[in-house]
Amino acid sequence: MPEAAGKVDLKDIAEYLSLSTCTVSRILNNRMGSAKYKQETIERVKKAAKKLGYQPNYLARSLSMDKTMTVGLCVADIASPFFGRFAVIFQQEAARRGYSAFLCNTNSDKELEKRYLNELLSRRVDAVVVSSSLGAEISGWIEHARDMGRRVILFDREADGIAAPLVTVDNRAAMSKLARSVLNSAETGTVGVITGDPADRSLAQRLEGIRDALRDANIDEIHLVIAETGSTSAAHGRQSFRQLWEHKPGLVFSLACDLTVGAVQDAFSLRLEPGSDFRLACFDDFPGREWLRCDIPYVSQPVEQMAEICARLACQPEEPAVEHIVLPAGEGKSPADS
Amino acid sequence: MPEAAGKVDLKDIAEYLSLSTCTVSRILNNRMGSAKYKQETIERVKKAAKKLGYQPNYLARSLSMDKTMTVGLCVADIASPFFGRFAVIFQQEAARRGYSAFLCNTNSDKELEKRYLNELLSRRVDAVVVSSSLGAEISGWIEHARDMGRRVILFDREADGIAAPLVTVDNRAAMSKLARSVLNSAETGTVGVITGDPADRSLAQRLEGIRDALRDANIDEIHLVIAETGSTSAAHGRQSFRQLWEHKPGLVFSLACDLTVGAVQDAFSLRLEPGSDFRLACFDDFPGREWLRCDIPYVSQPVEQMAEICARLACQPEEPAVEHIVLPAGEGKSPADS
DNA sequence: CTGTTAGCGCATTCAG
DNA sequence: CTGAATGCGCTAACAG
Repeated sequence: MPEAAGKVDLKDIAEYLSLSTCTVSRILNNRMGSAKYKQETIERVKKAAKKLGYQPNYLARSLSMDKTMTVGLCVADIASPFFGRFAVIFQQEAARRGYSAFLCNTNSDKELEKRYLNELLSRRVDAVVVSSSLGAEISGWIEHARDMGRRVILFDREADGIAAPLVTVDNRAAMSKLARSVLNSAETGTVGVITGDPADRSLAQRLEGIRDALRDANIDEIHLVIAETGSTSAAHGRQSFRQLWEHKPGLVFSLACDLTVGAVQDAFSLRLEPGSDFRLACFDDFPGREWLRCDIPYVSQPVEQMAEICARLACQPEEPAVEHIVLPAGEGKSPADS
Repeated sequence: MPEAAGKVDLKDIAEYLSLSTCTVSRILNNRMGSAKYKQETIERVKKAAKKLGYQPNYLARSLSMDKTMTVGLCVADIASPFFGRFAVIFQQEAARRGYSAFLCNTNSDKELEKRYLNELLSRRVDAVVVSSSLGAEISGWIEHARDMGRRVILFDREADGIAAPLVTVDNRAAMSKLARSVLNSAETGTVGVITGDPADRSLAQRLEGIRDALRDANIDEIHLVIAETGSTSAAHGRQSFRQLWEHKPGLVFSLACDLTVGAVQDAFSLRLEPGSDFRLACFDDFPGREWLRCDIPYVSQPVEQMAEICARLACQPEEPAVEHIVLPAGEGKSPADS
């Protein structure tokens, strides 16, 4: 039990033992060159620290070491399934390495993202892991961050010409594969696609994947209807579906989780049901998929793996190599594999 | 654009202008006593700061002010819908007030939670907001935190005899109301309840609410079957439903979101469907509820409001009053109100 | 094996 | 109206 809780610092415990703060610091951090300090001193110090209820002040430590053992996690919306699961694993893996994580929700707002990014630098995080909506615009900031000796890791959203490691899934290949298998299974009529901001390279890649499949199936793109505006929100998914439905598509691709949710919601409100009234295939799993009346084929992302990799890159001392790490996505269809 | 990016501190800009760091500091923080400094100096300083790309070092500032403008958010699982939405609003509201938030996922593990809590103190967060699984056990730590001058706000999970503000919904009343309306609507046969750790006071309150309703409906508790073990995970929900189904309940109450998801999953895998094979009512909304074939009555929590209140209490300078803030929960039934 | 000294970058008394 | 000096708590050269 702490005695003078909350107000004990290194000096206190040093004076208490008639030692120097230096000694205490080194012992408490196991940072003594090589087999120095007698065992007895070590014991005494540790005991005293516990007894006095010493809690190191990470601020002071960070200031003097220029190392905070913190990372910033910047995502569009932590409440979305993908980022939620990502965050859990990421935070866990970071913690395993002694790191704490700041959370920022950008809501895909560019200005807000910039503010958060700089805020994180001011807080001297050692690294920031970001699913950025800035695209190539982020280059300048990355350089800045590197000048400050901070690591930057991008994930989820693709971007070109970026001087930072980038962790994504193989959006195009995965979507193409999914589309191919779906297109093969029957004649389809009009094909609808629900996507978000066309400037989002990840979404663009997914769309390309679909185009690849259409080409291979010798389907004219004239049968392709694309609803692409704004964000990847459920609201936009609803709106897009509504818009798409005017073309009575036999097959609908949704390119992001929230879009899918919105699309299904709107379909239901039109008394339509995926599987019977139209076929649905989508990128990423979505909540409640398991209890739709039919199986919805989807591209399943290796979220946990992404999060682990990002945590590793962010929490290792060395500057991570600038490379695009492309993870293979899986295919999901049958319910309840969670 | 930053010139010597990342390496400019107060002293740099002070020397650059032949001023003292003190002057610069005061101007940049708008902390000049009362109408001091000529307008010109002020302009010069601000201009120079921008030009040199000055980024304040929050660590140093925090160290000297004993105020970090950070808060810790400690929840069981950020990937759950409730905490996810909570976190979004909380982080947003905190940011509005200049605060950054550390995220910790305890996974309802008591030891882990304790570790995180202390870690947060070491990082000198100004406040921590926690949905604690420690129950009354947390008292000691709260005292410790207060000794260190840190604010503590509890939410979501009830606990007695706690010297900190507590923000919850009226678990018992809400659940009782829901149960009453459901029990009235037909004769029910066996009533099943899926809950988690019996030591969780919030869950206990919800269960009490059901008991209240049974009593009012003159239903003997002999018809009540309770599945209560372990956590509130989907896995446990599945297992509990399986177990419950042996009693062929006509009505099932699920007391937490993830439990509900698990229960529905298991029902489906048994080729049972809520609405036709048994009635389901639950605490909290759950993902995909909208496309079940029947409406599921549920208690809807005022998440956003909770988050706002917590953010306000955490980010205000004054020590928040020790009080139990009980928010009324709503009732949901019809789909798509998001 | 242990202690002295000097910062880390900023805010803040006090003097001018 | 402005600056010099001090300290926040800790780490890390450099001595002994």
